[in-house]
Amino acid sequence: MAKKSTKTRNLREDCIVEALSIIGEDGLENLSLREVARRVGVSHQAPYKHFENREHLLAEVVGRCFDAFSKHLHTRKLTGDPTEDLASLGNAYIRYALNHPLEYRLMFGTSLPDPDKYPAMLEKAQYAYAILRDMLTQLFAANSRQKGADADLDAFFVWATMHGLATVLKSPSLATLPVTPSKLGKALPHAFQRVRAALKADLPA
Amino acid sequence: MAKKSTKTRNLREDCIVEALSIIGEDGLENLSLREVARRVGVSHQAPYKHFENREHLLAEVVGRCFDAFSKHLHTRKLTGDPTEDLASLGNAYIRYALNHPLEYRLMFGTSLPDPDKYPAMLEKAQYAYAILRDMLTQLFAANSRQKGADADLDAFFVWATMHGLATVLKSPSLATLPVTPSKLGKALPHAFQRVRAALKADLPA
DNA sequence: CTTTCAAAGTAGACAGCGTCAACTGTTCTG
DNA sequence: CAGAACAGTTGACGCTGTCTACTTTGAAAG
Repeated sequence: MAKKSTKTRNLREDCIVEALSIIGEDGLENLSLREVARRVGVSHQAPYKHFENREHLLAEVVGRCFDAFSKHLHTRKLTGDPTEDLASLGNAYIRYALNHPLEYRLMFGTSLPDPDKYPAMLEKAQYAYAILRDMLTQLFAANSRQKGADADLDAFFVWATMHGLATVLKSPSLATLPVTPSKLGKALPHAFQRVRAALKADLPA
Repeated sequence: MAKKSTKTRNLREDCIVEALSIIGEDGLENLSLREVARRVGVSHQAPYKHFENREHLLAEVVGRCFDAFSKHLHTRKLTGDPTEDLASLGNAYIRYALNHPLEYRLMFGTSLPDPDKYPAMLEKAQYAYAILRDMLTQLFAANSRQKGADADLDAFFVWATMHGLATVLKSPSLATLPVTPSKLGKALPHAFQRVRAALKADLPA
C-alpha cells in the first residue's frame, strides 16, 4: 500500500510541478490539463483522478507558491532588533518577488481562482499575510513610543508598499520606460528609507 | 464613403465595448471572439476583419483603459499648493482603481498582451505613466526642501505605494482576511498619512 | 449608368481544449 | 477468494481560435 500511495502521490505531484513549468514557458492562459498529461506521460483523463478540473490544479499550484513564499519569509535570521528585522522582512519580500517572478505573479498578479472555492489555498495566503502582520505587531510592541499605533493599519501600509514596489519593479511596461538603470537601482533603497521614516513618524490624531 | 467608414467603425467599436463587458461578466479567461461576434450579431469570422486575433482585440481594450485612465488623471483641478495637489493626485489614482476595478485590473493586474507586440497599447501605457511621473516630479521640485532630493526616486516610491494600495485594497484575498470593515476604512487614510510623513522626513545621507 | 474591385461579412473545416461517461486493470479489504 | 475502491484509458461532446474559400456590398473609375 505504501507503494500505491507513493505512486499516486507521484502523479499528483508531477502534475503540479509540470503545470508550473508550463505556465513559465507558455503562460498561464496556455496551461492545459491535456498538455500536463502529455508531458507526464499519461492519458488526457488521468489528471482528473487527482484534480477535479483545471482550476483545482491551478489552485494547488498557487497554494504551493504561497507555501514557498511563507517559508522564504520565515527562514531569515532574526536579530531581535525590531527595526532591523522589519527591514530584513521587507528585503525578503522584495527579493522573493524579484527572484521568483513567475510564482509571485501567480499569487498576486493574475486573477486567482476564487478563494472562496479553494479554502486550502486561501489559508496559505492568509498565513503568509499573518507573518507580515505579526512581525509588525511585534515591532510596535517593542517600539511602543506610539501607544495607539494600530499594527494592522501599518501592516497594511507596509504590505501594500512592498507589493507595489515588487509589482512595479518587474512590470513589463517598466522595462520600456525611459528610466536609467542606475536610477532604478537606487529606487528600492530609497523607498525603503522612506518607509522607515514613515513608520518612525508620529502621526497626528 | 462616410457611411461605410462609420459602419465599419461601428463593428470594430462594438466589438471592443462588448469584449470589455464580457470580461466584466465572465472574466478575462472566458473572453472569446465567437461570443463577441454572437453578441454583436455577426458571424463568428466577422471580427477577424477588424482584429487579427484574440490578443489584438484584447490589446485594443487595454489601450482604451489606459486612455480613460490618462484622461481621468488629467481632469483634476489643481490648487497650486504642491502638497495639496499631490494628495489630490493620489486620491485620483486610488479612486480610479476602486471605481473601475475591471479596467484597472486589465491594465495592471493581469498578464498583458506582450507590450512589444502592441506598440499602440504600450504608448498609451507610457503616456499614463508620464502623466503621473511628470506631476510628481513637478510637485517634488516645488516641494523639496531637501537639496539632494531626487524627484524621480520619490515619484517612483509614491507611484509604487499608490499602486500597491489600489491592488491590495481590491484583491480578492483581502475580503477574506480577518480584517474588520471599519479597520479597512481607516487603512487608506492611514496609509496616506504615512506617505505624507515619509515625504516630509529628512533622509540620512 | 455600368463595370470593377477591394473591403466586409458568411460558411465550413480543422485541431486543440475541458469535461462527461464508460470501460479496464490493479490493489487493498472483508 | 469475492468484491469494492481506485488509477488509468478510450471515446465522445461542444466549445474555442483560426485557416480557407465563398458571397455581398458599396464606392469609385470608365
